[in-house]
Amino acid sequence: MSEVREPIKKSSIKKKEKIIKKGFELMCEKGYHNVNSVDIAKYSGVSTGCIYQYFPDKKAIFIEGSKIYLKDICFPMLEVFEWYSKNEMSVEELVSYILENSIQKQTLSYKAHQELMSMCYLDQDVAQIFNQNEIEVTSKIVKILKAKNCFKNNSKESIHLFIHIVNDFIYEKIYHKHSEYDYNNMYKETKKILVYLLKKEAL
Amino acid sequence: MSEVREPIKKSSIKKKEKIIKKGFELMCEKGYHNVNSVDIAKYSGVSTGCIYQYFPDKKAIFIEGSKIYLKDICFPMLEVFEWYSKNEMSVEELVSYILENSIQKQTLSYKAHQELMSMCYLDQDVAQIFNQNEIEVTSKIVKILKAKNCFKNNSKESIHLFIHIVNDFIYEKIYHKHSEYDYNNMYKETKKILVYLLKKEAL
Amino acid sequence: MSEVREPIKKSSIKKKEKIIKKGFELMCEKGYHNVNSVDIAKYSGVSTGCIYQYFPDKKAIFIEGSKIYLKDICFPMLEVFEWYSKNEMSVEELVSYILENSIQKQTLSYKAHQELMSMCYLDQDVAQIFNQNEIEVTSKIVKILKAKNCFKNNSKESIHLFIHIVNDFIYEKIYHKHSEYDYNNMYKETKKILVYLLKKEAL
Amino acid sequence: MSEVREPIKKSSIKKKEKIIKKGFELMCEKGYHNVNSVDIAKYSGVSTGCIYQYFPDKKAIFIEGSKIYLKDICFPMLEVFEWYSKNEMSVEELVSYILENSIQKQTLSYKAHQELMSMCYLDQDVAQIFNQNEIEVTSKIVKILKAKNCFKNNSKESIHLFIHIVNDFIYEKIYHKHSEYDYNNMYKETKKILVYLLKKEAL
DNA sequence: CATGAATGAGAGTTCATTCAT
DNA sequence: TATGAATGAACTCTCATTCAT
Repeated sequence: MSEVREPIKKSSIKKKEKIIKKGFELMCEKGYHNVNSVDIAKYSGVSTGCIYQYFPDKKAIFIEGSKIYLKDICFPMLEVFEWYSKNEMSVEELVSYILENSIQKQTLSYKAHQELMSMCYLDQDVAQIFNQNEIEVTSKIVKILKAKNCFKNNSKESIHLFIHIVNDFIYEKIYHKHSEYDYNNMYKETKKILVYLLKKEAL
Repeated sequence: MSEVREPIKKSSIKKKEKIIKKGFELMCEKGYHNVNSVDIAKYSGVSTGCIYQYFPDKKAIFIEGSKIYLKDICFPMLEVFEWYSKNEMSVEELVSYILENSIQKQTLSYKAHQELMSMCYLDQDVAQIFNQNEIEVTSKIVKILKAKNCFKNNSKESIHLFIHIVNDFIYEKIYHKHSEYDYNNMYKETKKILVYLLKKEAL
Repeated sequence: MSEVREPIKKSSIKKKEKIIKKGFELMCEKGYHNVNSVDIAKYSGVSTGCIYQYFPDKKAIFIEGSKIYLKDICFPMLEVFEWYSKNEMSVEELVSYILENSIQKQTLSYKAHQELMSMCYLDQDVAQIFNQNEIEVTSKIVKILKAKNCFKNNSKESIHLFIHIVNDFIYEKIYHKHSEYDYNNMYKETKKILVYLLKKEAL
Repeated sequence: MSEVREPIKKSSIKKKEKIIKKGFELMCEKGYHNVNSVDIAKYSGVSTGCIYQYFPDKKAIFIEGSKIYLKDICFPMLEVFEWYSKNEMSVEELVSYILENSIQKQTLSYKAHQELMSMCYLDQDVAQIFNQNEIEVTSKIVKILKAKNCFKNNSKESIHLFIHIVNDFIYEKIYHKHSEYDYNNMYKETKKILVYLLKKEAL
């Protein structure tokens, strides 16, 4: 395996970033397994050789892409929590904001989301990033809630549940996986549980 | 593409079934992309050519396998609901049984589960089967609960949430994805929400 | 192909020499085909571009290296002959010295020797250098022996045989190619023939 | 690495043999490093995939080729020894026959010989075959001479020297490596030494 | 019906050389 | 002069599928 260089010059840094951005985009769009290194190079406007100067292999591009976009993409709820910590706001409002904001901020295409999730199951390294990211987001939320000093019973485990229920709802809603469901009802039910998970009070 | 025959003779039917069983097993174990058709043929005890008499392509074997094993594998909770419908049992007991039974009945290896989930995101046809299966299971559960005539507010959407929360807990627990979590606590929290989802009563 | 410059400045001459020394060393150690120009540049402490200012291609570095090191490396026997020409010494002693000195002076690693020999067969230019070198060494030895004026029948052809038999013994002995052989016996036999080749007297 | 099959059917055996024959021929002609698997496939009249059914990699073809042709090519002297063992013949005649027969039987082109020798230095596996072959030929010759019961002092080591001196002469002569040499004289000198090595009598 | 040898396009990756800075 | 990032053709090897036997 040839040496991987870390770009120093401004133009090189931009080049590396372009490969990540464009490469990740293409892999998400067409599917990781349906895109080859020549495609990525062409789409990124660089040569195939250039790719292997900054990345040890094709997967590394996908992983870098996942890392960068994971925060923006998968857990936009964190910023709502942060905003919540600094403002007066009921838990009900918080939950509504999270659900609505998450849906709005969802920039990944259906294919991109599917590809990301697939890789997450297929590849240990990608899975690791997802798990790590969840741990970080969970910890931060717990900390925010603790600082706010109103709900004493928050636990990592509740927040884990919270995050998964939010994500499940979002992807159901956005990608409309089951046409049989009444999404208004699902919204109502989901919200109740989410509120409970934060307040730990009778629903 | 050559014509695919539907087996009529008993021996042929058995052959097709063997290919599905063994092929699916191997693909789950080694990974769909790491198993080739020659491997499947060998492992199934047939010739490579034989495979293409019963299946249009490699993916079809995986799909057939998914269909057959999905019920046994992913939603063993259905049988608990069925048992519940015929016996005296509290909702708390029901939920406990579901969680414990699901964990016990989980026969898929970690690799197999990952592979199945990955394909579900990767491939429209596999996704379709998953979604279809969920709809069916959901409907059956709703019907069972309605028949039992105790909880009026059950909805497909609640059951969807129910199923997803159960699965999430099981896979977290079995495959121990996040070492930071306290699974006893997670169990407690999960159970409360599941009970609520069925009873729709204050937690 | 870009123009190759001949260095004039002292520092440039040193740079060229460094590339030959270090590049040849590296190619011998790792193998000509397993070393790339970036490796050579790094190992020599110059830039890749710099290499192509002094050498038309990668092979040229190997050839220059071969030329410089061939005398020191492959035929240390010449200096023994020269020493012999100026001192009282029997032919038996001469041959013993040659064999022992050659083994001692053998500085090339096994890999380096293999690489050098391989290139000699692989590449006309390298072969040419080897052949040229042999001719020169042979001529010098013949001249020395003629000057000594004791053995009238020495011929280039005898000396060719002499050199090849010496080399064969040395490489057999040093790199121990055939574990089945008794090297003491081989030494005895080899020595007898070498003595004959110089004296042309009954063994 | 995919499984390598051993051909059973007659046509398949022929196919494998054709790949060895044609592939080895091509690699010798154009050079091992200048021929790729697609070239070999085309030249052998098979598909690239077919090659990898019978050989684990490109090198294996070269090795098989070397094995098969080594006896015919490098040591035709063995058959002269065998013939000698069954007939009345002087040692001088034997040596003459060996030298002349070896030159006649030399079917490898210059390039092929160079390529073979190069690989022998470049690759451990090829070297192993050469060494093994020499051991076998040496042992057989020693056995033949012992059976003939006339020369008591023959040793593996003498025969090793014998073989190398023969080969050196042949390749000097055939490929005319050094235009400065008088090959008649070289023939005379070589013959004397070879005769001595067998008879161990005063030259 | 069954076989399994054959196919060949396509995969990821390397590296000698160039040339803008 | 010196640099080292960029090039892109070429490499070995794989595998879903076909089809002559």
